[in-house]
Amino acid sequence: MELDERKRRILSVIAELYTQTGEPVGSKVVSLYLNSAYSPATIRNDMAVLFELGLLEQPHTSAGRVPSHLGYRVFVDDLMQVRPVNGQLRDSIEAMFNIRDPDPDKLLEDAAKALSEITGCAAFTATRTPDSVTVRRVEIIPSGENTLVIMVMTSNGVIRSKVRRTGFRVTAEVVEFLRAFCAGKIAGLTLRDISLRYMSTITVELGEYSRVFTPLLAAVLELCSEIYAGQYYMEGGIKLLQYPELARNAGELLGHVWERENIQRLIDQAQRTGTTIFIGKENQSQEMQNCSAIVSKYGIGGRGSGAIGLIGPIRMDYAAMVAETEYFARLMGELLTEIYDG
Amino acid sequence: MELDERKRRILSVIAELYTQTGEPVGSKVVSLYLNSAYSPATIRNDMAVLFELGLLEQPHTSAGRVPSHLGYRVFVDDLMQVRPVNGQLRDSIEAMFNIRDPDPDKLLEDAAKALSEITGCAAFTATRTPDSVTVRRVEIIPSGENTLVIMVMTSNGVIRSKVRRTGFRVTAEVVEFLRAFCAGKIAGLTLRDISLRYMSTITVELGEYSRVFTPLLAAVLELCSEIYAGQYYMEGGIKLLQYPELARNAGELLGHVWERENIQRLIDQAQRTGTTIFIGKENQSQEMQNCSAIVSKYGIGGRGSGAIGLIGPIRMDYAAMVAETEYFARLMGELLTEIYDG
DNA sequence: AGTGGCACTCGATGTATATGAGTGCTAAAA
DNA sequence: TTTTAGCACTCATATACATCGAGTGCCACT
Repeated sequence: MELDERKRRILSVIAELYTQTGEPVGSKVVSLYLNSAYSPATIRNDMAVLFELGLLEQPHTSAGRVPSHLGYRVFVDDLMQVRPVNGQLRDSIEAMFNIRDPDPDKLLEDAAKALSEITGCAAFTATRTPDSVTVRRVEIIPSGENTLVIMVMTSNGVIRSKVRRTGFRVTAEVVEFLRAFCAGKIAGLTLRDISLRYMSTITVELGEYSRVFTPLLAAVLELCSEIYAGQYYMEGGIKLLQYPELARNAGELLGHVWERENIQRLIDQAQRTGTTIFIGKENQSQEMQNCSAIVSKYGIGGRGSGAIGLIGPIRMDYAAMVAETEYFARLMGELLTEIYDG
Repeated sequence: MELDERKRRILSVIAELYTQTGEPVGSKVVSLYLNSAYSPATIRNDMAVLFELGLLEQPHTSAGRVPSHLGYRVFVDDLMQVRPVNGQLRDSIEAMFNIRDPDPDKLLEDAAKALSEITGCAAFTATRTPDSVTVRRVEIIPSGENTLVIMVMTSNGVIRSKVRRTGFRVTAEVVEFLRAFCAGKIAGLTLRDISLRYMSTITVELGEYSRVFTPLLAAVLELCSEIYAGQYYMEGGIKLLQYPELARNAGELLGHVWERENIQRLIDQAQRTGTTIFIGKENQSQEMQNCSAIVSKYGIGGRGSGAIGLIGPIRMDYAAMVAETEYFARLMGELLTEIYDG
């Protein structure tokens, strides 16, 4: 970009002021903000150029200027400097979830809540299980006259269980049979392989027992599907209502944002690693044209990957938001790696 | 209430028309709606009386009349006739969740979603575990080098499990020790008794082992707390945004509605059995003054109780909503009883 | 008791005017 | 060549005022 230093500063100032106030920024304010190093007229000339370049927009003739999504893009890529997360913020994050001894079941949910709380935006966390992950073992554990615990352990160290009541009396033989059946037909397969279709085909082989065992195999399928899908949380969606520019179409926006698949698509569009920012119209989805999204990806010790991110108004404090999102991403990567490996 | 038949009909008509259109209702429309059986002037006189009684309100002098929350109360108690759920609706409910073979883990969530979908309101479901429920058994099941499944079974037939990694190698002795410890210190107690405080005191008795076992006992506590708290789902909160009269304070309302404790308070205020309706200002909470809530309670085969309900605009079709909520309540009672007893 | 008639109220709508923030452009200054 | 002062111009916003009409309240009449 062939912008001279002064135009760069002007664009910066407009982006920052507009982010703070939400009001279009006029040449006079910019001049004052630069300690009147240049007169409003000079600023105006530069603003006209920035406008020609499509970096600024004007809501109407007699109003100040506002950064276009392209202007924010330039600001984010070239002009802003990410502000590292300060100690005070670090403390309040630690207060929100216990970093030393995190509860693995709640970690992702708590992280989404905390990020949302800190940024004032909607925040999400998601983990993705690689296609290469296989079922290491299926445990069938009797736990009563007619109840079983079904447990699936995968090659990446994730374990999940479900309790199911059975229609029959649980005997050692039945348990052994089921165990062997799962060991033969399910263990070793990738989670991807274990589809409703596959389960149907192996159920057939059970012959006369298929009817009573079907609910149990369904539970196995559910467990595998849940692990394969990974975890997902979206928190603080209501926070978006406080931004007038989003409150207009709040219903559509929230409806869109609540659906995991929509956010998953967003995550998939982000770069493989690091942080990706989607500004306004850069978003594919119609509903998010007036939003920006920040997505940070992290690895979980080579055993999978996670993403954390937020959705807020285009007019957001990118310098702070990016730093906070990345801080969380690093934290989550470390904590999850420790949980799965340690 | 000393209303004559005509005034009763007029109030009914105003309630119905206002519910449909959202516009204040004038004497002329009411007259036409009653096939001009009475002239607008007559209607006006009656409306003036209803206004004096506080059953009608007028937004401003030159506008029609609107039922006050007291007016809706009279309408709901004395005038409306609940419309039974018709077959078509029944079919679409069955399409939403499989009534014949419901998934116990998802039943409450699905019911809330379905009720929300059908009514266009926010819908919630909750179950309450009676204080008398005790822990029948705590199972500790080894499932790997250093993983355990912890399972709690209660006297009302609820079973829940959690997987926990341990900091030590799982041996038969350790498992036996933990089993005995739980059998002695936890089994037989009511869920209410098993508090963080109680767990702390018994942890002390573990002496040198307390450090390694604490996370496991914490898991037991979590399981008991979760069972004691019962299940809770709130679905379709966004639907409230479509009602202009609610969209004003949407942020506050949604924030309030999403907190289980707020809705639990609402449920606790409802009658022990049957359906309770809270209209507008009848709601205790400030945030819900512009809402109405319908709460239906049902028993779960004597083993507990559940509630299902919805939150929507004051201007709602009570006759239909009450019928639908009660239909769901009956259905849930039957299904849950079957799941726990069958 | 019920109705027609009529004055009255008050929000909604429309028009005209003033205000002022901010721009674009030109000519002068640096 | 760059910067600035000056000034005409634009257009959203605010205010004032007139008009309109839906709907009421009340009185006199049937």
